[in-house]
Amino acid sequence: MNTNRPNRKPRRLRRMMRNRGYRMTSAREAILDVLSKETKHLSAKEVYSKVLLIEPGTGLTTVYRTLETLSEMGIVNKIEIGDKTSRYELIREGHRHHHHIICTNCSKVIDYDDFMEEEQEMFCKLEKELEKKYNVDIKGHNVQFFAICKECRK
Amino acid sequence: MNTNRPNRKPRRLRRMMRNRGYRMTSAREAILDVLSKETKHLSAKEVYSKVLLIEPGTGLTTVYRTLETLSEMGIVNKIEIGDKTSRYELIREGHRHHHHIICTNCSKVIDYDDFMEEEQEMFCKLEKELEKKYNVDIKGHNVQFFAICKECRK
DNA sequence: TCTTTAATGAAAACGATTATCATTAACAAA
DNA sequence: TTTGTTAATGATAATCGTTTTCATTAAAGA
Repeated sequence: MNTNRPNRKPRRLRRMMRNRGYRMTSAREAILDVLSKETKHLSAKEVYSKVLLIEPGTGLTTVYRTLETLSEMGIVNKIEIGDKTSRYELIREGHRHHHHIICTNCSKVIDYDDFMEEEQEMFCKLEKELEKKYNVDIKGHNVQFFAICKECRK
Repeated sequence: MNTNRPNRKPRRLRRMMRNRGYRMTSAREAILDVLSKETKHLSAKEVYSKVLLIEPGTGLTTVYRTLETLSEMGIVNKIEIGDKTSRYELIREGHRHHHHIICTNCSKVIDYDDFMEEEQEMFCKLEKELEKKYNVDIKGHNVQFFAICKECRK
């Protein structure tokens, strides 16, 4: 284990939910715990099966609903990698803007935030030009690289 | 109508299929006709309903299968815009590498191939660096801008 | 024309997600 | 602490895009 606070509960997140008028339930607590211990991007089903270990009896429906809520709250990042299954990752403190490398073999997602300055600069310029040329209002972008990951290359 | 050959059948595509050992059926002909007359990115259902006007009795299954085949053959481009519904566009002669602007309101997709030189240069460099750093084998990338389109802004 | 088998279409199956709805449990107020 | 309100839950069914199954049909080479 690499972290110095392995079992620390995500108090900040609970506070955040309460402050915005959401109730803190055991299901939500379990979901936040799962997400805060996880570094990978999980599908709803994957979150669900990990949640069951903490809080048996939790429904898959609740997991979907909670992930959606967390996503709307900006606590969780919901991504699509092209296999019709959404993945979710917790947005952590100090979370930097990043893009994704997706393994087309095992569906693993690697976050990277290297070289973002240059990328951002280019996208910023590009967005302005595209907005002008196509008369659109650009709200965001999505960049993903499709690759074979280290493990799958073996 | 803007083109000088409005009703020209896509002979080139048919030839391509035959040469690769595929049979030319009336369903496939209709699907190719629909795609070659269309400039938008269509969902399977949209292709299907247009195909029915040309070749009634065609099954939705066949449309899915054919689009998949065409996609594998490199005749059609299959894209995901995040709504869990695949869209398909014909890859035309002189078809340039391009990226997409997606209207988050009406799901319309705009192709753009402006500024691709600069983009490509950056991605090329970036891919090399990411491959080295993350020990992956990058096969391709996906860039999409989320926006509100001209019509939806009104 | 005949024969082979790829391609088809109807129907069922599938997998992710969402809607329905009666029940439960947060939590603010007393 | 108890209580009342209602947000949240979970079982179930529904939905939607897509795929599988399988008996039938029709390309196209012989």
